[in-house]
Amino acid sequence: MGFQYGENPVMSRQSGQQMISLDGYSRDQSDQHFVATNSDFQLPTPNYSLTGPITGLPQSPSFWSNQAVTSFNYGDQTSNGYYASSSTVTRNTSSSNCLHRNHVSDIPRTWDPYDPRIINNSSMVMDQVDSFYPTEEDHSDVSMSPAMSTPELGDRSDHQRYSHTSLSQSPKMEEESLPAGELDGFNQPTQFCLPGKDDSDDGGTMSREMTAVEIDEHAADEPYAKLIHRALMSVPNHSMILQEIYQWFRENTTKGTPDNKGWMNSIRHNLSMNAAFRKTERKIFGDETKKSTEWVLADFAVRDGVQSTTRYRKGTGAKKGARSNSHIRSRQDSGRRGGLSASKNKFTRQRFREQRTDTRRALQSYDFLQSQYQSSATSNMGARHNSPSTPPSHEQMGLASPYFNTHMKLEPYERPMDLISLEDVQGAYLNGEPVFTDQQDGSGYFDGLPRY
DNA sequence: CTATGTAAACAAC
DNA sequence: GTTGTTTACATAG
Repeated sequence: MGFQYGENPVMSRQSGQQMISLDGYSRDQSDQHFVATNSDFQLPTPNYSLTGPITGLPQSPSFWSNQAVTSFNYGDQTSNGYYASSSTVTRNTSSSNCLHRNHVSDIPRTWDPYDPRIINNSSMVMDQVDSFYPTEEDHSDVSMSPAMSTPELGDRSDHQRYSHTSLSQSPKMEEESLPAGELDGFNQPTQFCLPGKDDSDDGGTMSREMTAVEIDEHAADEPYAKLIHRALMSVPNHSMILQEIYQWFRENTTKGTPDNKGWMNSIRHNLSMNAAFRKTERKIFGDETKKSTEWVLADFAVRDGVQSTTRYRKGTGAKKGARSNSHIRSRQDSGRRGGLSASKNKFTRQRFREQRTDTRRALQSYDFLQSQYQSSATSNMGARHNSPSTPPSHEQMGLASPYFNTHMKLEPYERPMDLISLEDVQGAYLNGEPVFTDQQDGSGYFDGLPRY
């Protein structure tokens, strides 16, 4: 693995190979840059490129290729209306209008060393276009929704600085000429044909069916889960700390008003409840004493979008009109359970980190998820959705949340090609317990904690 | 009924 | 005070 923190920038170049990037324009691979830096690193101008070799998934580029396909589409709707989409501010932005950043010292983003996209060996390249920092003109151009020009916010948040980063599919993909959307069996979106760029290859003739304003208005009204997904998709590693998510909402949605704090509560609620959002704790490079908690999109969410947070709620909740005098008491109970669970999860994570090098990779295996799906489906009691993209619950992912609906209808995933086989992780034990099991009594879970 | 938003309790920091 | 987890409840469709 050639990618390390703190390395000096190295150009990755294989001449003559065209790539497809998030902005939809092919470019020579010599343009492909990948920013990874410690806090003191000074990028040269004008090319502050820092490149891997960035590694990705060894066999299937579906993850990345979907990036390329979906990045400008808000039409990637799943059966229940969720999108696999990307930033609201990256499109229609000419790189010529953008300032070059001379340094990235304030880039807090970290790259999960356990992310299979990184630890696996392949020719994936992350693309850093040279339009890293939009100018005011450019900014005004893309700030079309009222919420995006919230006056109290004079500063740009990180997502805007990153808004011109993109991911590229590998040259290998190109050679294989695989339509990205057909790789994993998921339907690809109907493209909204966002505005073309005048200096693009098609001469700016790309058609459009929906104005950016319309999309922004539409997007600003989306449910929290979608918006959070959109926020996380707008940054290269799909990772934000909570405050960044707040800031994104302030700037990109109508929900982030200063009047009340309820929307923050809702964001936290969705982050906790939806398996598309995973919490990671990482040390800040250069200062091992500091830790940042970041929310990162699960792989399936990057690829397929988010599902309704409702789907992760327990099915046995109070029914409408079931209010009683005891609801305050029960709420206190729920709060206690919430707190205890938070505590347990913290403990679990601490244990987990100690031995996660292999097992974490295995956790992200869809084979693992699929096996859990199938076994869980045997006890499935509820009739829910038939979406092929039903995400795993935390419980199915081996995490410790007791919250997630155990009655979800579960369908096996279409097995992507890029994932570790179950055979690869059989025999894995954690603290003397098998990591992978069909048992439903919790004995096979990482935490060994009881399920509710 | 589901999807969604919201309030709130609580624990941990 | 912030963050994260969880339940309860209201409302729209």
